[in-house]
Amino acid sequence: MNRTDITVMLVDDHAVVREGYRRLIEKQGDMAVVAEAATGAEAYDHYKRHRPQVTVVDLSMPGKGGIEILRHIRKWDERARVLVFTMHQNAAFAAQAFKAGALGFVTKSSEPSLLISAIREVSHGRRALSPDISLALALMHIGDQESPLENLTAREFEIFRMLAEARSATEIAQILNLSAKTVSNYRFIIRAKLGVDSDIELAHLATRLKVVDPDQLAVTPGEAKD
Amino acid sequence: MNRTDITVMLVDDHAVVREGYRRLIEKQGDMAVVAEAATGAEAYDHYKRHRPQVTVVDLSMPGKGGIEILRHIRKWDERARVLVFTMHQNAAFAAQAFKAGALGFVTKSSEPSLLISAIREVSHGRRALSPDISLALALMHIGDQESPLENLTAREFEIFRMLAEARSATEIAQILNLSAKTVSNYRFIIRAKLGVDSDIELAHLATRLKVVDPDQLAVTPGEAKD
DNA sequence: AGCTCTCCGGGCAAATCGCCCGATTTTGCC
DNA sequence: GGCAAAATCGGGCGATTTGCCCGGAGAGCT
Repeated sequence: MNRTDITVMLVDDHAVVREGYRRLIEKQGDMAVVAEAATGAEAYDHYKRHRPQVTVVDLSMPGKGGIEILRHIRKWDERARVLVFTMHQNAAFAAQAFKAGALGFVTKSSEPSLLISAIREVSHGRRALSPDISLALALMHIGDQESPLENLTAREFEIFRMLAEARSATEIAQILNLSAKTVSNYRFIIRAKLGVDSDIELAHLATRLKVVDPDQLAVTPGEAKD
Repeated sequence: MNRTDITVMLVDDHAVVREGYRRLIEKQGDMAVVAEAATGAEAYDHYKRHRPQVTVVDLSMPGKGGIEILRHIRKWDERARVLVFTMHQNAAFAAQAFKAGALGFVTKSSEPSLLISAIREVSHGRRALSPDISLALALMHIGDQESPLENLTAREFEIFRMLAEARSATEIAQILNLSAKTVSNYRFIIRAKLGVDSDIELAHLATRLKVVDPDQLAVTPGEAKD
């Protein structure tokens, strides 16, 4: 590794996926993957140890989502340059990621070269985002009907997503190190902001907004009692 | 109207839709639409007055769903011959409709001629169902993974559907003339049978099983407070 | 400095939940 | 018809959660 290389850390729970990115990135010659992490805790740890110039994080991480990791890292080093790289082709996610301090947002369906150039941009402290998302973001702002998700703060959005994934308030409280009461209160505010007044409506809304995908949710089939 | 005509009642909340069926049916020469109803109460009323040989009812009625209407009518006249005619291309709905006493189940995407022949079958007390559904039903029984909905009783299924539509327990209790407590208890049993333990999971499961469609649900956009 | 917004959680009555139970009716089946 | 099983309905009751209020600490802006 050259000392002028751009140092990168990869955060994604799938080892195979990380391996793919690593190869792609290291093929560039002027970039080096100095750390990989599969969990939020690992990511935080490795970040402190290696201080990569760019951190590439998958949004849909198990446990605390990518946003929480991003937030956590930036709390420790507010100059951290984080590039969110995710399969969510959703503008709302991008908006929230930026609110939480991301510098870049690239979807996994983009050209590999786009990830590379995005990393380069981010390493210089410049913003980067894939065209599909920039389009959607623009439409979201210009468009007549803005998604109600916009009024959610980053924190609220996180909790909204976890709620939509059918995590209990207590569970969320543990993951985020909050009191159960706080999560409850967030839920109240979120419902108010989104204009729903039951968990079920919340779930459906989340589905409509593509914040969660019911088909993707942990299923454990055959659990039914009779 | 010939006295040998098959008498039919149409139950659907859309007048235009009813009108279409009426024309189709009366073109046959040996069938007569003797009543139309747009609500459950109307349907019950008219049934008692006209005693049609065949009652064609849309499953997705506002308020109490088609299944409840079907159940109500058959409680008064258990020999009532009811043909469920709906847009739900879902085998689970068919299974539940049959459990509740339907004689026929035809999807709206079928050929018009199929509705006619189904009415004829049902008027003779024979079962009828559209091929797409019979296939799905067969697959459901043979297939490896049976839908957990099968263990639900008709009543449970109704309530499940209403819950999935984000109706509150109290609301459902009013619609079905039950105590709120009973609905609560049903919810408990439904959750147990479906193997979920939160409203949100229930909502997602309902979406997966196509019992509800999040996009279709009453939206009232712009309700969000800020 | 001043002000707004976010984030976090306590308080507290009221509502709901989770899970038990028993009482009628229906249903299925022989 | 007759009997067992299942379905329908709802009471009870303690444990938990909700709904909505409030206040305080810190970030960020101007």
